[in-house]
Amino acid sequence: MISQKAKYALRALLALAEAGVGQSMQISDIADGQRIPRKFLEQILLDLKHRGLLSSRRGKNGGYALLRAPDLITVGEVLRLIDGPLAPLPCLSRMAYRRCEDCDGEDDCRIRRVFAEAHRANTAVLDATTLADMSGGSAHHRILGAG
Amino acid sequence: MISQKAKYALRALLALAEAGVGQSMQISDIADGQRIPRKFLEQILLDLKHRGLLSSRRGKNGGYALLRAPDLITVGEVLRLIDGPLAPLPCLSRMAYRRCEDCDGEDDCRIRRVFAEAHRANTAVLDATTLADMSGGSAHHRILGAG
DNA sequence: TTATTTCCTATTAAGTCGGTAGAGATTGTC
DNA sequence: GACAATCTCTACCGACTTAATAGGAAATAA
Repeated sequence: MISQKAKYALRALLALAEAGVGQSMQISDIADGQRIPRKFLEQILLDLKHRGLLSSRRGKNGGYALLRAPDLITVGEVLRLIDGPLAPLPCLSRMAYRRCEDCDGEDDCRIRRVFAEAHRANTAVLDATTLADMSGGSAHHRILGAG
Repeated sequence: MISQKAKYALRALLALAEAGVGQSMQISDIADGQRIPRKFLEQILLDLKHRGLLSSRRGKNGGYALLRAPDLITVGEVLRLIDGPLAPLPCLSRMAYRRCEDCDGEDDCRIRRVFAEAHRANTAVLDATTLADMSGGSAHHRILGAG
């Protein structure tokens, strides 16, 4: 299961994407519109800003805006920012690789193989689907053919 | 990430699969051979027994054995037994379906769509790969073509 | 009767999840 | 300059999960 936080992040980013790339929205507007707890959303947006996805302005007429076009932000990227690695095993993660401790016996890599393939299939979808794709209505894609 | 418990379960089941369908192994043998904490493995095997995957005998010469042939036990099944639903969203789960609370706004299903496709790709692999496939060396499959 | 082995329940320490609280910093307006 | 609006930051909270550990009860074989 993806976290509630990641769902909120995607909903908020979709709202910002539909507002337009330069256009800013305030936390409260997004929170109200998407029915997301306001203070919780504050943390999420701040995080997304620190990670380079959003810009912000303080004070009156402040708000957040996308720094990149919606077709350049993938679901996979957002998920990794918020929830951490997508990989089912540390030894398959590109963002948090760790050698498998358990696997020095020969059976270790039998487990790795199946999860490597599942992971590849999973991220092929998530990394190919952008905010623009989600908004647009078709399930995806930048890269893949028809679903 | 899949849980440590699920990794232990898969390793234990692979050990039992290689012992043979009728053949039993004792907790200690599996624990030693796979370097799994013994008392933890007890819980896991007991759980797998209660869920119908294993049979057991107590007392001297006791042990656990597979109730089904290794080519009839999929990775997906084991994962669901140990870790619970594989679905990224409750509204996509076959074993723990719940309507999405957040999704009554129209954007709700934009999120669902992309995760539905990722989930399908993921489980296509996990539900097609059996213990026998894992043992055998090829990544999979009963159903799919070549990897 | 005794040793062996599975069965079952409770407990624990550490971490995660989802959220709340409140004060501080910055900006626009009067 | 005062003031209100808004983002920024840190701390905190209760409930839950994870990965074990502990210890005794029940069953079986010799």
